[in-house]
Amino acid sequence: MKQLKHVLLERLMHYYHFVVERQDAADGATVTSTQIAKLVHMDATLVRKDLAAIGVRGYPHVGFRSHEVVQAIRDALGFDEPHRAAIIGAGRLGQAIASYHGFTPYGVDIVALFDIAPQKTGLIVGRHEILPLASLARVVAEQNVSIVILTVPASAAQEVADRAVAAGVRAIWNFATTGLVVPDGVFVHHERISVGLAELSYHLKQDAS
Amino acid sequence: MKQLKHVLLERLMHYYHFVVERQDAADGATVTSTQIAKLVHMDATLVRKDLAAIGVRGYPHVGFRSHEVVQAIRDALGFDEPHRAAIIGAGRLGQAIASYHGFTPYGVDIVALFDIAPQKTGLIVGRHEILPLASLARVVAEQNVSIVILTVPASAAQEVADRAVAAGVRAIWNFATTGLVVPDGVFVHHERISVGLAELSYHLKQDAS
DNA sequence: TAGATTGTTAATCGATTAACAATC
DNA sequence: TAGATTGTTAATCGATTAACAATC
Repeated sequence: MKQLKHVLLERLMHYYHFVVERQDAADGATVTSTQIAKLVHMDATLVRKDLAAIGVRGYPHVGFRSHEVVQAIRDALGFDEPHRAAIIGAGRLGQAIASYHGFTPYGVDIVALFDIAPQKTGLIVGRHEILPLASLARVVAEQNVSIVILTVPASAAQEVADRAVAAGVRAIWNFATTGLVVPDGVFVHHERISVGLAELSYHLKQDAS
Repeated sequence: MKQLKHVLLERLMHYYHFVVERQDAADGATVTSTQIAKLVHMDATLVRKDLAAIGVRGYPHVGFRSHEVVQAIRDALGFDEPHRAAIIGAGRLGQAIASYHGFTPYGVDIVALFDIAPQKTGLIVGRHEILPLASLARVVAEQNVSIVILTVPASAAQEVADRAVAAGVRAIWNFATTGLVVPDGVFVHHERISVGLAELSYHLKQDAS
């Protein structure tokens, strides 16, 4: 399958949530492209194109089988191939994420939480004990960690990312407010929280005028 | 000015961070469209088009004055028109946001933190005391709150959003994992954290194959 | 069956890129 | 000045939408 675009991934996730939510228990439950389109405020043709792109076939006069849509999206996005993740930075955000149980349905399992501050070592957060950053390489190797969730201050982000990459991590979820430079083959998803703020600010401004 | 598109806002924020970071103290500091483009991995023409769209003029042979770029983006996005925000839901995520000081440069000031649980009332989080949800309408009115940051469980999100809208809030930053229905004129930005997860998962899958 | 819905081709639309004159 | 850079027009590219035959 050819590389899926960022915007397509975004739309697929949107469809996914909608279909999962309304999926009746019955295996035969169906959903039409029009129903999906209405919720997502798009054209039904685009929904059909997107679903065709990941190999879901619909049934004329009926629509799409909900469980087929759900499974095709899970396959396309790799949710059924489990990955282990470690959080680096046990500040409030790191702790919030460590305590959050919502990643499991997407195949991501948080197995460790690190912080550089010695006084935090050993503290328990949710199901995790805070580990010293010095043990990062060992834990990544032992537990086969492929994702690092970076919740450290911007000033430390690049250095910590370098260590994670050296340890063999292949993807970084970057919550720090700074860009990262990483070698080819390592994927970075930069969570730009300020973009959300910008949207709010902009729309309030529009309202006013 | 015509309505700016979501993707343009996103690109503008990207430029903004880059220019702010490299902005030398000198007021005369300049930056070329090529320099911005290289960082953002785009075509320089698009950068020029985007900047032209918000009214920044460059100087041939020189580039763009950094402070003009920064100010034009701030103006376009409304960062210099301050807004007051309240957080609803003093769980870990709500507390993490309440303790975060990074919103001020974008004109957003967090003035209150609410939770429905009586046993949380009165606790101090950062600079904020947790208030009972019953006082929402009063505080929104008194403090002129225009933004609500929603960090409650999905099951409570719609009901809380309704109360916020009734109280006169005009924008909602939704961190709950469920869609919201709101009247026209109220803007919702849904922070879909799982999209980030999906991207990571998808790219790890690509790597593997 | 008739009507509803898909899948696909063609048409449209908009966004990005290329080309290049204008400028300093 | 010569070379670098912008701003803008035209060309390209890709994504979305419209149209409609095929299907159940």
